[in-house]
Amino acid sequence: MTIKDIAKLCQTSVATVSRVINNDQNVADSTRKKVLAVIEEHNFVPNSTGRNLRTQKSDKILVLLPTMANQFYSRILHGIEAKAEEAGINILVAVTNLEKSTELKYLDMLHMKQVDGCISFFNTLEPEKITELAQKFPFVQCCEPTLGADVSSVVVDNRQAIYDVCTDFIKKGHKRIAMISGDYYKYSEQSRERGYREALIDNGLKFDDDLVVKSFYRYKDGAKATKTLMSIENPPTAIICVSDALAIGAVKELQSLGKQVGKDISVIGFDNTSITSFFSPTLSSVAQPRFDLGQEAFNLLYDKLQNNETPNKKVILSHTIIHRESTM
Amino acid sequence: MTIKDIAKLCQTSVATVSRVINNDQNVADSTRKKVLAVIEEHNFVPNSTGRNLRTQKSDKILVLLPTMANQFYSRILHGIEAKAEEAGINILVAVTNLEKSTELKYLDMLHMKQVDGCISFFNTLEPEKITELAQKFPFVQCCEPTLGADVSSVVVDNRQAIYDVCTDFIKKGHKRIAMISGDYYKYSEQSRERGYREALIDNGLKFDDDLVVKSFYRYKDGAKATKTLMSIENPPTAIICVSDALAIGAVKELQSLGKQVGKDISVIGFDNTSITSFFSPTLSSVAQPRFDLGQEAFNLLYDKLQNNETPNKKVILSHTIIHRESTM
DNA sequence: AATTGCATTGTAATCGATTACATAAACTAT
DNA sequence: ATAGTTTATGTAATCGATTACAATGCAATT
Repeated sequence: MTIKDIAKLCQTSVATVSRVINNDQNVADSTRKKVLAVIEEHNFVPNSTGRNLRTQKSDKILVLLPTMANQFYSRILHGIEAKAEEAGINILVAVTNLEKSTELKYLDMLHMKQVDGCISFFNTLEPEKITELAQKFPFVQCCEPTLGADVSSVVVDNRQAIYDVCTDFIKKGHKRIAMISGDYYKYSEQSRERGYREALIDNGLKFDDDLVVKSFYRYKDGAKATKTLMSIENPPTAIICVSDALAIGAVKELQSLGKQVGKDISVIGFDNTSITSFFSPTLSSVAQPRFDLGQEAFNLLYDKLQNNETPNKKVILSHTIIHRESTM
Repeated sequence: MTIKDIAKLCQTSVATVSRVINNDQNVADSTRKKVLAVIEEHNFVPNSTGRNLRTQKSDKILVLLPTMANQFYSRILHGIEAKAEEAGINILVAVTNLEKSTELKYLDMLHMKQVDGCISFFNTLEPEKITELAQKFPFVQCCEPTLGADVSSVVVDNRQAIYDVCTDFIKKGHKRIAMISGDYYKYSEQSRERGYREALIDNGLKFDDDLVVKSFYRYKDGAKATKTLMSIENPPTAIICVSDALAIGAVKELQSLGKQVGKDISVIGFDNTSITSFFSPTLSSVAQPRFDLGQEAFNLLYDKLQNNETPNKKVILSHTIIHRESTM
């Protein structure tokens, strides 16, 4: 069932049918009614491959995620969805699993005009490549911008967040503060580590290599990292984790070492995923305004969709530090 | 940059370029080399909108999820990805948020030939509509088949799983066993409730309406449902939850009521998501073979992609009941 | 009655690929 | 040398839409 068939059934031309579909005003009311009736009757949906080819757009955007195994993205996606809905734009999600080849495969959808733009949550591509991509296509990075790339992005001030967390720990009397970071998300990890280090130094403490562990992002990785941290000569009394999952792993390990988290030792996570209030002890965390991040990312992208010459913007949204039992 | 431009640069016809791209053997080696060189030099990627229009296929499939806020789907997706990769098929994910209009919007991608098939994890559509859809397009339901629809699907035996869980509780001496179920996922909820009810009856216990609460699927919903359950005259000594999130909410609520979970009262979840071993107490759960579910779903779909006349299959994979501290 | 203007509608080109068919060139067999 | 094959390439139709432009019919104006 194509537009041709509909035209035949209506005894009119494809042009007229197309006009009706696209709500062109130059169609007689009587004709419009007839055509709409036939379309309705046959449940006709115009083939968007044909349409895309002709119009060179798809009314779709790609959301590129590093993984689905993280609650974190779900709420951001809602933010994107909310705005995209208003704009009549559909969202397709693809998962890279942190693999460059997969990333490239899906980014090709931009070249192929299968999507009109992309909001990406992680890229392995070099800064120059990202700059180039963003020049050619509407492209926005969310949460994890590529350092040195000229591209629109929206983030929270990761450095400041951890700087504040760490300073707060120091104020509370902690002298040995550890950090469980990662080795995958360059931007966020580096800025958080920098915040950590600067807070130490600004408050007259020494930065100790042994207190920073690089880890993957699962619960068990947090546990393992904590085991390492607690086995050193002068173990930490506070642990800053770059994700809630790591923090949960950390708490679990500490508990099995007989520590009382929140009393003997403090632990804080990042992202404030919903588990934080249901875990025991409840978990302190740095909250990102996830819904807003999504909305803002879409806004940035939408500007580019209207006109890709729109200058790039770097938007920073504010975070909140939420203290719960694990840092009492 | 289109195939035409490449042809011009090579001083050959578009047909020849197309042949090279599609690895047709009827091309002289010298020509092939020349064309490949130009393609390489210009980083040419054939526009797949044009290609799709002509070939009427996309080498893409749609994975339709009800939500991203559930770890559960992530591992299944890996199973799908593993097989799809082998087959050279790309995966696009769309999230319905349980909304029918959104579901329909994305299913239209099948009509529009933007994807060649779909693996769906949730449908609100009526059985007849699903049957019709599955007749027209390669379509597979995973975990949550539509009751009464003629369609390929892969699931675990939800009824049996809960039947076993419940029977086990009874054997351990529990007389008041509650269930926190939901009101969204018809198939799984109904079969699990049936398993629960049948186990009670087969073991000479009475089914008590007050012991079944319908709930949404977040942590806090589990807590709320538990509050209700514990406030009735003769409260339960065991709670079966249809998801791990509900179980976590339940445990949290029980703890705040001063109960020792695993001792005073038993709680079991469903899906065996990774948090189960990191929660305190560790959570018992019914494990589904998630990776295999994904792989099998893809296999079923792939058969249909080859030939959509392939008869529908209903595949049942086996579950495992994992006991941890919460049921000790 | 002729001219003009406007509202509708149709014709055909176009988007970027694939592919059936035609054709030309080169090679083989007699 | 000739007819028949094989190989390589090109021409043009096609997929399903949109849209510039042309054409038509009708009413209003002169």
